Amino acid sequence: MNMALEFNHPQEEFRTTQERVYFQVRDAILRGKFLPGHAITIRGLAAELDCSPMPVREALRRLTSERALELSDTRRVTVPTMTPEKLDEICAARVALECQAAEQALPFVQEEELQQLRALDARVTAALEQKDIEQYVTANLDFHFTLYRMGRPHIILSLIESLWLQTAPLQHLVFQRFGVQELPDRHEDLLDAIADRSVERVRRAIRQDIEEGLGSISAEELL
Amino acid sequence: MNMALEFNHPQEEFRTTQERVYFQVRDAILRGKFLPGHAITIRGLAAELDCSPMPVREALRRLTSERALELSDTRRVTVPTMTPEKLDEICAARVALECQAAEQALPFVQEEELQQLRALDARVTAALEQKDIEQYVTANLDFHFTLYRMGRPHIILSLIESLWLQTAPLQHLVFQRFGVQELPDRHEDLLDAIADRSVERVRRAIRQDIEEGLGSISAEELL
DNA sequence: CTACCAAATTTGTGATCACATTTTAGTAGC
DNA sequence: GCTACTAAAATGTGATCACAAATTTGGTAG
Repeated sequence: MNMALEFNHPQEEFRTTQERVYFQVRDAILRGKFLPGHAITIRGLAAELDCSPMPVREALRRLTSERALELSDTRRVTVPTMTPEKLDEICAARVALECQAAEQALPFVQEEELQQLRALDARVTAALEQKDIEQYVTANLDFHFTLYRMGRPHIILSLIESLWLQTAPLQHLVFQRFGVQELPDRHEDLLDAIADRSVERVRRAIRQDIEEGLGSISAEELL
Repeated sequence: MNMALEFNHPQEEFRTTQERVYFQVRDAILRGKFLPGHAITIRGLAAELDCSPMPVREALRRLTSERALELSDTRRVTVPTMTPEKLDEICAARVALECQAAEQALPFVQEEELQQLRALDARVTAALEQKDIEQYVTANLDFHFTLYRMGRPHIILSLIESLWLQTAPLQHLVFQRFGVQELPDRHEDLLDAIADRSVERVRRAIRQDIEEGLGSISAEELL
């Protein structure tokens, strides 16, 4: 687990240690460095991140409140395990919120933004062809959040981020076991719909992207 | 501010002090005991709640992460002020999520549940007639969350709770200044739609309830 | 009476400590 | 070889302390 918390945001500046720890652990979760069910200790993280337990406590509390981590009944912090019910709910919530975020972004997408999105989608497609899991996850995340951010959302975006965090551990587990080659790529549909400025088609494309993506996970395995 | 944190959950048991503080402050926000813009100090709360600053720090961090409180650029914790953009986003997110929650609850609503909802709505109507702000807020909250909880949601419910927390301070401010008599009551439509088992009408009623409720606020005043 | 500045106080952050509870190891018994 | 029990180590929670940064205060100059 030593390498798990290496930081990919080079030279990024944080106002407090707690903030640094928060983003470091968050990043590690998104990149699938933690397995579902794995227990995290405050002192262990503190030693790894070279700080006192105090900032770690607050960072973990924050991640727990976002449901990125879970508090066991013995007060131990763990990486949440997934259930079919939770996955269904996350799927429904993602559809509801990401459709809204995409719709909100639509008026801001000009030719320049559209090209930026096409470039990001090319990275996703390339990663899929090369079966590069790490690259796929990063590129897919960049693609979606770049689109959503164009509508300058604040509240909705943080809700969506919380939902992505919750599926990350399971998603990586499935990818590592079954690879990414069978994943559908609905981004083409989405880009066309955006170019057409069709709210209805955008919503449908997003819904399909999410439901097929999470559906393939729940079909493969649920522990 | 002394009386603000009196606790209405009698004898409720909490596993940790931090948890107690969290719910106490959360409750105070929902009941409108904090004004937008008001600054909160860790030591002040700790003294009021008779504990060390430590549990307060974690509780405030948690509430900040839920956007119920805000971190100023000087690291001070404040009650968030509302902007038209934020209100629009909250409104859109609430429509998206609460429609989903209501739809998810629909299959669970039998005759017994429907009567329970009617009883809760009667309390809302009574509070409106008596212009009892405190009662109205509590009853309205009970009505909505009782409905949503019938679908046994976990993730979606906590997202909705976060959104309600964010509008609570402004809502109370407006109520105290303008009263609650002019508020629309769309619960009748909603109850009829539920009884008819019409997903489409349920969604429409919820959307109207939210948009009219928050719309009346933004129309009245936004500081 | 107002604007400004420096001293004094207050505040948030991070570290360390104490303690009760939980987890882990090791051993004895079957 | 496996389970039940106990002792040791590790863990989360809450309290206290130190310190730098921010806020408030008090007094002075205009």
